[in-house]
Amino acid sequence: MLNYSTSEENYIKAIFHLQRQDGTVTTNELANELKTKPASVTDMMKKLKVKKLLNYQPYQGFRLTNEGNKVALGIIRRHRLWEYFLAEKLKFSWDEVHEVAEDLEHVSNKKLIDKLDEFLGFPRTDPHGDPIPDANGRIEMSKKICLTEMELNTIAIVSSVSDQSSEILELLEHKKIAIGTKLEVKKKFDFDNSMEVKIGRQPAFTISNQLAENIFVLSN
Amino acid sequence: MLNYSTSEENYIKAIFHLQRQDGTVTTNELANELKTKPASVTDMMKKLKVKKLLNYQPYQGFRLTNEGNKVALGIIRRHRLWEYFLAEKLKFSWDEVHEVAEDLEHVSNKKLIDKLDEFLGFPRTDPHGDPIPDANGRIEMSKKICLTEMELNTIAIVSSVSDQSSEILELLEHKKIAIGTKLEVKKKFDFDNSMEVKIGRQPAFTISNQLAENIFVLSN
DNA sequence: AAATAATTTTAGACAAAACTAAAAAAATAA
DNA sequence: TTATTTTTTTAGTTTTGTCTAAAATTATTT
Ligand SMILES: [Mn+2]
Ligand SMILES: [Mn+2]
Ligand SMILES: [Mn+2]
Ligand SMILES: [Mn+2]
Repeated sequence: MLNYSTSEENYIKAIFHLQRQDGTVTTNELANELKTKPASVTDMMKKLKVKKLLNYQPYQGFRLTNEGNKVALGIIRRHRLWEYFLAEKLKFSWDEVHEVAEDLEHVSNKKLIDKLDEFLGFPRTDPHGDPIPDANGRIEMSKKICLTEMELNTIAIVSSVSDQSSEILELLEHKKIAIGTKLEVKKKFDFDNSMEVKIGRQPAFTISNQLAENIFVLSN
Repeated sequence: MLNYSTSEENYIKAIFHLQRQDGTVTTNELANELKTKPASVTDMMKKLKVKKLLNYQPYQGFRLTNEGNKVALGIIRRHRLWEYFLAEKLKFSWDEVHEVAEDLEHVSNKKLIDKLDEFLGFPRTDPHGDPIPDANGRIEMSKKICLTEMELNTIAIVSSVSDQSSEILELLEHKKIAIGTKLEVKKKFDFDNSMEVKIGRQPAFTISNQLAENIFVLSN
């Protein structure tokens, strides 16, 4: 596996995440995600195409090639292992780990990452509940759904949270919701799309639609 | 404290180490140390002078300012803490840690480093025996001397090793010499400058001049 | 279908960090 | 004290990654 610059890696990772949602990624989307300008994106897309990491025809949007996806999974593996390390070993809080991991992920020494993985006990998910690819780039693609799509009176486990701000963390901590919490949706209100949920035998409480949209669960 | 590029940091750290030995550092010396060209060094010296990290007049050599020294100690703190982490927690061997720390040292997040320090139990020295600056940039400047300068029949503790190759590591392991080992020089031979040393009550054994020159001890 | 708007690409410029080759200054030898 | 050698700096390029402004293409309205 070749080595890529910090800038190239940031583009590759962003494309990987965006194409999960959209299939093919557009110039403006990516520029917006990376807080850069469309012209810069086009420049980089040409470079990544030459390196065979990207399928790209002018004006047609882009997708990573198989090789590009492999590279992306390597970066995501590093990012999430460092996030786990920061939260678990250095006692960083949930909303602080992403920013630091954004830098650490670019130190790409295979032995370092594999030994870190071992030291951490081969964790399966990062502090936000997202799965960590293994040393071969394999990742558990669990069919997680948004809390808003859950059927009434079924129990599901909170698996991840898409917003990673300190504001959502404050709210989740107050409501005692964390990765792994078992939730049951008791009611949905059409007026504001709020819902009432229960944790175990405790009394039901209300969750706003904004919050529910950022909570993802594993239904079985 | 401002932020500096990876390249700037590598120059700052190299100047710091070279001026420890020489007082003032020359263009060729630094180019040689960083495996770059003299012209590149001159360019960077101008930049560091503008940033007030360096005292530099054309053709006169250079020294770090107080501010420059502070920045250097920050980089060295990061480098040595990561080296300790790699050796102690990830079980890297002695000769592998430097290369990896060379990259990790440039992730400069104060909170990350201070929490890492705490997680590691505030280690005093890195795996090569070199002192780790504290959060305020203070460093223990122990008056260590080279093994070749030790008086006969006095005992001293091995405090650091200047060469960090796997070859010297192999030899030191074979001779059971490590950081902290108590050594007593019994004889010196003028012919080849080799010496006979003892560890505790074990029989004396021979050390070549090349090896002795790379071993530093703390004499009391 | 033509006009208008939005998106994307190109062209040209710039800053950082490196290099080579030539000029300038300092150190050393004759 | 000249002449020669060594060291250092300057001048001019190159590569990477960014930007603005203008042109080209595609999408949306009227
Ligand atoms: Mn990043
Ligand atoms: Mn995460
Ligand atoms: Mn470095
Ligand atoms: Mn060291």
